[in-house]
Amino acid sequence: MASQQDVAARAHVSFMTVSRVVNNHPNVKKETRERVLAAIRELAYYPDASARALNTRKTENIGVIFPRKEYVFSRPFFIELCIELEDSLSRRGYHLFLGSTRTGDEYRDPTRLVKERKVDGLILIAPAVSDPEIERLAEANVPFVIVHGSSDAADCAYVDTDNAAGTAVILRYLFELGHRRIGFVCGNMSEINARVRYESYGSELKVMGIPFESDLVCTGDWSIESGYEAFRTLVRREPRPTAIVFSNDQMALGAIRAAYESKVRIPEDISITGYDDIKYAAFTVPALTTMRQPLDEVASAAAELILDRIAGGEGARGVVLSPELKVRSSCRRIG
Amino acid sequence: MASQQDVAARAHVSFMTVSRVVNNHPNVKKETRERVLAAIRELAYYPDASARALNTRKTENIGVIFPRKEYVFSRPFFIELCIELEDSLSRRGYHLFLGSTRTGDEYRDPTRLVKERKVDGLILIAPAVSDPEIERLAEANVPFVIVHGSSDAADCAYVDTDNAAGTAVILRYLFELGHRRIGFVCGNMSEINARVRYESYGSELKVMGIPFESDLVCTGDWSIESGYEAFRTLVRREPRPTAIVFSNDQMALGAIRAAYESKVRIPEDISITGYDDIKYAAFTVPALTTMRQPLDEVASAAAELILDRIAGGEGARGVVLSPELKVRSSCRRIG
DNA sequence: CTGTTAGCGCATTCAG
DNA sequence: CTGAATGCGCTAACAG
Repeated sequence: MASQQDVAARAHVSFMTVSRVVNNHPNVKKETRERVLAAIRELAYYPDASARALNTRKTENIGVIFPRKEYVFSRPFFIELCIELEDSLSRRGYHLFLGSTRTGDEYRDPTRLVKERKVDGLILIAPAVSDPEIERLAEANVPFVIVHGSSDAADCAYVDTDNAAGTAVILRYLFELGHRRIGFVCGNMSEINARVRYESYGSELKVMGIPFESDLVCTGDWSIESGYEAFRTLVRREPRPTAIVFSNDQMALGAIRAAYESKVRIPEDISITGYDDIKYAAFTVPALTTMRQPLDEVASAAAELILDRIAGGEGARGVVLSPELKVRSSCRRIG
Repeated sequence: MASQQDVAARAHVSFMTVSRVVNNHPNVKKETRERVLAAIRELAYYPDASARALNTRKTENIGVIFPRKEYVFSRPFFIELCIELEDSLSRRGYHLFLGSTRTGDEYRDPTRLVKERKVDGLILIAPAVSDPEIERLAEANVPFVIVHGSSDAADCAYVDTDNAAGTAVILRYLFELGHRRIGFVCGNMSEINARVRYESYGSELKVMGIPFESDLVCTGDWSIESGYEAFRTLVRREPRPTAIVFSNDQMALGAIRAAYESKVRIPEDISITGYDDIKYAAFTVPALTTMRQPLDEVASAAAELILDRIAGGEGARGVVLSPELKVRSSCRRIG
């Protein structure tokens, strides 16, 4: 493995000049630069990231932190987001660390990742609202941004879509289709998004003049299984709801299965909606009406925010993007 | 940010002793150790990963390389695998770098990740058979292991499940159900797994005494869309196949949608099978009969292999695990 | 435009 | 059991 010294010797310059060439400093004579470049190529020289990081105190790595592992399986949406993040960040020369939290496991402590200088900053995906981790990060002055969530500890950078508006759009869509008895299935209520969607359900009901009935609400955990169970519960209510709003697509997927088993037809007997517009939503039978979240925009906004934070910037605190209703075939007009 | 020096001063020892404590060296008097530990806690000292890596030439990072980005969306299976890998490796104190390849992009060159010493080794997920990258890695003497695939350049470490056997099991299952006219949908043929499954289809047909008909074979690319198209093509063949074997679950998902649209019933009119047993396979309508791949075992085998390779070991070259048939409701007995 | 002198924070010798 | 010297490969600040 060649070092700057080796390159310097071969090019008959000091290693400082090599460093300048590598870092694209302007002050290098053109022909010297070319001589160095040639030596670099001949020796297959690659700068050592650790040595550089030791000096600059920048690793050019970003940590992406997921909720706990089991959770990830229920939420392909977040994985898709993660891939987009990798794409955005890699374009700017950054690499991604993947981490999921495992409570009580020191090795998974995200703060540690920063303190040990393995990463320059953190992107937290859908953390729990009251996650103590977040406050610790803020106190430790660690650059971080939250994607799909926010914290009680007020002022942290975040990127999200407008969940309240999105949920309201769905409800109004159902309302216009003639639905007046609308069930709701929450996600994991430790997450802000789950809460916001639920609250929006309540307030939009009020706007539409529909009384709230706690019997029409179930709490899931975003998983297919929980959607399956929730559907079975809600479909037995008397009188039966004419529509059910699921807080994400996965749960709606479970509902489709449950409906089939109990010989309830969607949308003939009951309408359902999802949220997220995962890749598969367009292929279910019936195809799922859902809210599309602009993954790529969320990712590139998050990328910009974290980079700004790392650079010490105090730019935008939060970015809120708009979801978009995708009407497919899981709802029908009634009454 | 406290350094070893600061800790040393506070504990009234040399920084060398601090280093020993941090690295759990045996030769430290118990009470000295405790004094140092106390100082570490009081100063919130964390060892600097870059500095350590510079010395030891070990980063304790592993790079996980995906096929190109768009691809990942079609294959949730690999994501699930990635999560398991993170789990396995993090238990051993390693962190994961996430990378997907983007051809021609220097910043995404996996080799570079190693040469710059950002990672100690690489795990390649389902690379193309003739990926020139692999040969370069081998030549550069980079520790790496391939998961779900292998290379023409013979001797590299790999972990996979027995795809030939798995496919044979499916075919035989269908045969015993009475099927004699069985279609096949390939995955992306640049991958070894796609090829092996296809070849196994051919040879198993022969074993069962069924003539091969190229009309009954379609080539997809693992995606839902390609499965959708393949189904539409195969279902029009005369006489129509009584069963279609899909090389992965995603494509079978597309088929379910296509069947619905063309009013062909599964399994009454035609039987289908998938491969992988993704989380969702149990919830489709009808639930999908498929081959389960033991993700967690694959992941921990890969973790062990790469760690062995990094340590300079020459242990097992390859690990082949057994898939398992999951019979659900997408096939029926005929004839 | 180029080279020299310092250290980044730590671990690896080798002495005591 | 502990400490002192040395260098990992690189960049920053200053000279020339």
